[in-house]
Amino acid sequence: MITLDPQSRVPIYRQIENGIIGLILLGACPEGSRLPSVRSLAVKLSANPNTVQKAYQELEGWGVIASVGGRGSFVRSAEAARAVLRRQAVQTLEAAAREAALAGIGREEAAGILSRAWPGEKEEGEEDD
Amino acid sequence: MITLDPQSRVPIYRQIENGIIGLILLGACPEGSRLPSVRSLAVKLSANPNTVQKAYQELEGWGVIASVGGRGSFVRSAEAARAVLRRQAVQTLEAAAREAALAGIGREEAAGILSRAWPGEKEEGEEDD
Amino acid sequence: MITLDPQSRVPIYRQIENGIIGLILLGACPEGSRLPSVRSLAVKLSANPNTVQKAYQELEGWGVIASVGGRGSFVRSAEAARAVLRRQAVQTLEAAAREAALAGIGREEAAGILSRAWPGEKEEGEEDD
Amino acid sequence: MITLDPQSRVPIYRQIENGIIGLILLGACPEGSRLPSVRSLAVKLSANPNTVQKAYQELEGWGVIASVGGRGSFVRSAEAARAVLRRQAVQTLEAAAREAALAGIGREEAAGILSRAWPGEKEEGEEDD
DNA sequence: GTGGTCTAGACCACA
DNA sequence: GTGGTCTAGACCACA
Repeated sequence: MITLDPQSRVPIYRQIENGIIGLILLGACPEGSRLPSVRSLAVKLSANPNTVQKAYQELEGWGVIASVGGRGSFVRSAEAARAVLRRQAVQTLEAAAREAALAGIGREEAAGILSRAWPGEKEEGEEDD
Repeated sequence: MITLDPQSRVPIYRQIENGIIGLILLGACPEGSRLPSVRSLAVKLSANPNTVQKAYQELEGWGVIASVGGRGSFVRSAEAARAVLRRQAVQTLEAAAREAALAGIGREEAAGILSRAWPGEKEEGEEDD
Repeated sequence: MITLDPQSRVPIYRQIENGIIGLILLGACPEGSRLPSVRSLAVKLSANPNTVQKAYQELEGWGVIASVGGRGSFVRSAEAARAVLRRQAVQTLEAAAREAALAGIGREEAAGILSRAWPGEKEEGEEDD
Repeated sequence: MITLDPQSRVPIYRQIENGIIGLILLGACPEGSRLPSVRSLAVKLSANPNTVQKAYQELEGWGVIASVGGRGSFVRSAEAARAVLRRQAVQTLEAAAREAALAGIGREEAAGILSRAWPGEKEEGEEDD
């Protein structure tokens, strides 16, 4: 279900976090459901248990999952998962705005670049669902 | 002239690059003018010479400056400087668009976030905090 | 009779202990009455026999129940049950006081937090969410 | 400055976190000041660098400090440090209230126990500064 | 088996 | 040197 790219600049533990958040948002892991154990997921992903553990602990710190020693890890809040993704994306957008302004790009032009880069959509006459 | 923020997430070498590009675009370092030596700039910025060296090498790779062995480094192209800044900013905007879309942010909303984060200017109805 | 919450931070063996003490204090298990065997309770609760065993052993160590080799476990003292619960709660309150003081919370404020967190009852002006 | 108790049930990384928060709140580490490096603190405390790293990363996740690769870790917000301590203490108080109520302790009595356990104060006629 | 903690040691980008 | 990532492997409480 989760695929890792060992070449990526994105740390493995972060890829695992994103993968789990994605599964939660897709509804594949409803609230209250049990996640694979740290060790079993580590085996499945060919990663070290410590790396999976780090991902689980960050997700727990964000309120996305809850881990209970001896029993397992459970999905706690899909809303928290959504909020985590959103917060990161908003920060990226804000940083992009500052960088674009410094580069002499105008606000209108930046909006155009953003719009054209939007995945899965056309530049003009586009329709969104 | 260039100020570094040691607590910023932006690598020092990138801050130096941006600082030099900024001076070029401001006209403070016209094409053909000589840049400070790696060592003297390192001293002036309280930075590591290796770090300054890395910045100069990247700038040279981008065609912004030219280093002439034994004689120093010179501003080569203000146009290249402008292009570098712009290219980086466009890439950042495109990456931000992809991340925002993945996070479930709508295109309209993303444009709003971008606009509100724009430094310096205000749209009607905006307030600075 | 006893319900376990696998997602709770409270260890299962402690939940079992509290459950049995609760039944004793409610009069559902009078002194001298026989408790279910470790194995049958484990089956009933879908718990590990080792976990039930640990709960029984702690309760025995506290004088709440008595295990007679080969014949089963019996409620020994409702008074001991009451004392155990009370002692644990008092220790928790004392630890909470120390932690709150260290965190710079005033004694009055701590009393207010305690009171507001009190389950079930309301003081005037309180609202439940 | 920070002393560890290897026997304690409190994890070493948490002891380090608490120690640093304590130093910040005491004013020994003002905002913007640089903390000892992960490695140097590990040597000073006879702990593993990974353990110190974990403490630093949790503190960063809470907004208490900011770490920048190659440059060091800096105190970011004394207010965040205060909030972390406070949040933990409030949660402990709330859990204590629930446990006391279950144990049949009355709200008034619990307040008395809390007050008597308050460190450095007397039971009656006490004065606070 | 399950999460959690800790040590040891390697490697990386950046300074 | 400085933070950050990752693996390997040990040990613990709890189930």
